[in-house]
Amino acid sequence: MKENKTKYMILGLLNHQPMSGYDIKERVDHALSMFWNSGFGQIYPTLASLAEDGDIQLLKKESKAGPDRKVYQITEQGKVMLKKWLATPTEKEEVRYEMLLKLFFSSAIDPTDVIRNIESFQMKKQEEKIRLDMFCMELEKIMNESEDHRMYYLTARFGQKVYEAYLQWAQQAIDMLRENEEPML
Amino acid sequence: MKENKTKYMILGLLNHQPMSGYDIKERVDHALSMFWNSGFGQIYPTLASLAEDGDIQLLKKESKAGPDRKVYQITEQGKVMLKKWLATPTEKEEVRYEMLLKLFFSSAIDPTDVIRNIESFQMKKQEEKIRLDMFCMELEKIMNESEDHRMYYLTARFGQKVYEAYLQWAQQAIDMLRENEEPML
DNA sequence: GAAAGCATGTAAACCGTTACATGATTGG
DNA sequence: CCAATCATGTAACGGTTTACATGCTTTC
Repeated sequence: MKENKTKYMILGLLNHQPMSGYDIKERVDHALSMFWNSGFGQIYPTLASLAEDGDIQLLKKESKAGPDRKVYQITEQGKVMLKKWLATPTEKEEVRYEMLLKLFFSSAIDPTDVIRNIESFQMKKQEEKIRLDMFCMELEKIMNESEDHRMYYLTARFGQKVYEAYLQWAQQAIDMLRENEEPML
Repeated sequence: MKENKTKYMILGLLNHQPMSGYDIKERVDHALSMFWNSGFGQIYPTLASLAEDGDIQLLKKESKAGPDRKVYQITEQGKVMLKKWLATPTEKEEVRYEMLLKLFFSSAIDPTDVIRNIESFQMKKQEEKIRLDMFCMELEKIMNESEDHRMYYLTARFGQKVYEAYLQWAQQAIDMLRENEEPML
C-alpha cells in the first residue's frame, strides 16, 4: 500500500503551530515548494480525515471574511504518529524527470531542438537557484538559534547542491551537443 | 490537464524497435529506472489505448510460453506525436523528496534518528551510484558511434552529477549534526 | 515437483489535479 | 465597482499502484 504522505506534511506543519487549511497551503508554497507541493483539493479532505481519526482537532473558528477560518491543532495521538514516521528511514524515493525521459529519446529530433530544451531547463533552474541561494544565506546566519532552523538550513542546502549539479550538467551537455553539431573549427 | 507521460515513454521505446508490453517493462526497469518507473498495470492499458488511437499497431503474435507475446510497432502517426512532444520543452518539473519532507520536520525527533535517516539515504545512493558510474564509463566509449548513445550518455551523466551532489550533501549534513550533538571536544 | 521466469491482462483503491461553487472584505 | 485576497469546500476526472487471475516453460 502507498502511504498518504500529504497526511504527514499536514501533521508536520501543525506540530509547529496551529493552522488553518489556507495557512497550510501558504506554508507549502513558500517553505516547502522546493521539494513538495499540494493543492486545496487535497488539503481540505485530508484535514477532515485526520480530524475524524483524532490526529488533529479543531482549535477554534474565526470569522473575518467569508467562511469561518478553521484553525486545527495536532493531538497527542497525532504527534505519536508523526514522530513514528519521522524516525523511519524513507525506503525508496522514486523521482520522475520528464526532461530526462525526453532527452533519452531525443535522437529522433533535431539537435538544435534538444539544445533548446536543455537551455529551457537551465534557465528555469538558474532562476530558482537565486531564490535558494538567498534562502540559504539567511538560514546560515540563524541556524544555530534553534533545531528548527538547523533542519531548514539542511533542506535548503540540499537544494543548493542539487541545483548546482543541474547547472553544471546543463552547461556541459549544451557544449557537447554544440561541439558535435558544428565540428568545422 | 495532466498529460499522460507513460504514453510517450512507450512511444519512445517503440520508436527504437518493436516490443511487447513485457519487453517495455524490462527496458523501463533497466535503462530508465534512474528517472522513470512504470508497472504492468499501466503499460498494458496504455498499449491498448495507443493501438486504438492508431499510434501503434500489432506487428505479430508469438507463442512460446503462456499467453501470446504481442509485439507492437509505432505508426507514422505515433512518430509525429512523439516528435512533437520531444521538441517541446518541459515546463514544470515537480519532484517530491519524502526524505526532505521528513528532514524539514525532524527537530521533533532525536538527532541520532535524523543522522540514521541521512545515513540510510547515503548508503542507498552510494550503491546506486556505483551502477551509474559503470554505465557512464561504458557509454563514454561508444557515445560517438550514434546519436542514441550520445543521448544515453547525457542522461547517465545527469544522474552521476546529481548523485555526487547527494553524497556530498549527505556527508556534510551528517558531520554538521554530529558536531552539534557532541560539542565537547 | 517446486520455483522462477515468461507473458497478458483486469479491478479496486487510492492519490492528486483541476474546475467549480460560494461569499465576504480590502484596496485601488 | 472591480480585482485581489481571504477562506472553505465538492465533484469529476485521470494517473498510479497493488492485488488478483491465469497458465505455460525452463531450470534446479
